[in-house]
Amino acid sequence: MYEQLSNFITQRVAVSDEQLQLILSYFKPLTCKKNELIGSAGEMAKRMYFVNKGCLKVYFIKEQGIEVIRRFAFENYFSTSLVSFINGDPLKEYTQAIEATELLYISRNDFYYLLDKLPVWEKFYRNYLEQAYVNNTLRLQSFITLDATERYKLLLKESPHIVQRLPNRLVANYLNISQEALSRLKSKI
Amino acid sequence: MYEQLSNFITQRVAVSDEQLQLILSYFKPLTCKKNELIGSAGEMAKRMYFVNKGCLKVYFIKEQGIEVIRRFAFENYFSTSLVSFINGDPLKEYTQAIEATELLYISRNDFYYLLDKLPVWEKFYRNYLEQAYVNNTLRLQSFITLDATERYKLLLKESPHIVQRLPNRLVANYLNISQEALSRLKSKI
DNA sequence: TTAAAACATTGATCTACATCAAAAAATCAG
DNA sequence: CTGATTTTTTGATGTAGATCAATGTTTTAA
Repeated sequence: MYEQLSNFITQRVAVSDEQLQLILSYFKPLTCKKNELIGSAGEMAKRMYFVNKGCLKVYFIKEQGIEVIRRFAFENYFSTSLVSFINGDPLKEYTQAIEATELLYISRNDFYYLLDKLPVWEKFYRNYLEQAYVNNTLRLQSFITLDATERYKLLLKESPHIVQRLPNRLVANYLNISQEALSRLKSKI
Repeated sequence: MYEQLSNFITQRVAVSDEQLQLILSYFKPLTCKKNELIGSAGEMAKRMYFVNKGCLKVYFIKEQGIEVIRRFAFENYFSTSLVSFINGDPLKEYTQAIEATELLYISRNDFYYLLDKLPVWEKFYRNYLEQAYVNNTLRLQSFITLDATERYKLLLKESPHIVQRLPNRLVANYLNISQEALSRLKSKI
């Protein structure tokens, strides 16, 4: 149950057994059905999730209720509505289980408590933030420099599991193109 | 000389006089002429800059040498090629002085040394990363949800100094639209 | 097992903004 | 100050990808 999470942490920071046990003690399991919404709109992000099994999508809502997917979180990913988690603002990014999903979560309070208590956790969070920043930056860059076909090819190369595992509809949304456009460009490759 | 930087730091983290002096001791002044390139291509980002006076632009290069501006850094901003600073990869984001500019810089080595030595500096960096992440996320969101006119209006509202202080050419680039399109949409507002 | 729902494809049309070209205005260097 | 460069504006044309509509296909649930 906690093995994947343990591995994830120990691969990133040098942590003693004692520290690791302390950290893990704050994580609680949570099982979600397919399409279940995780966390409620209007509130701030109160938890950070680790995906043991299954898949989440994090998205925000454009005008007229149109969903825009920001990222997916598969097995062995951490995920939260990070802007809200950082600022304590009400959620503008929603999280939904795409498949039946098994999570471990830590509350925002406990997370921040650990940051103050364990320098190694602060380091772990630093690493998380750095990666999140880099990913965001590359994604922004892909929108600015690449057309739809090039973005699709890049996704296929960098994250083939997204294309293989998820329906076209979600892939198109993530690439910020219409389903129709994705269908057409795939037939031309 | 170090007053603005002192204020910037003390506004963000609770730091003792002693700690502050230690931190400041690692920062060295640097003066740049208008249009001067800061740091050299091919190398990794070796410094983090603080702008005392003037203005920097951070940009990357698209195909055929076309510049794309990622952000500006005015007085009292920290700036570096953050992806390279994080990963130690060769620079893909370049920094150039838009005006005659006075900087203070800390080397990457000293920066990381301070991270390990001073928990308060780790906290300061956490805060910097969080803000960088939030800014990036909002910028990405603006490209996905807004058209050119709406992006311009948002910029005018959130960062009027960018529009007032910089030539149209740079503003258009930052908004990721052509100069012509910016000129046209301005005449329609 | 089958009707219903969700998803994918294909075609026709439309639009925001790019690009190219040239004139007009502003800024700069000698 | 003045010619030269840079920046901005205006016009004409082109295009990637959106949207709408219809049809075909797969998945789901009872």
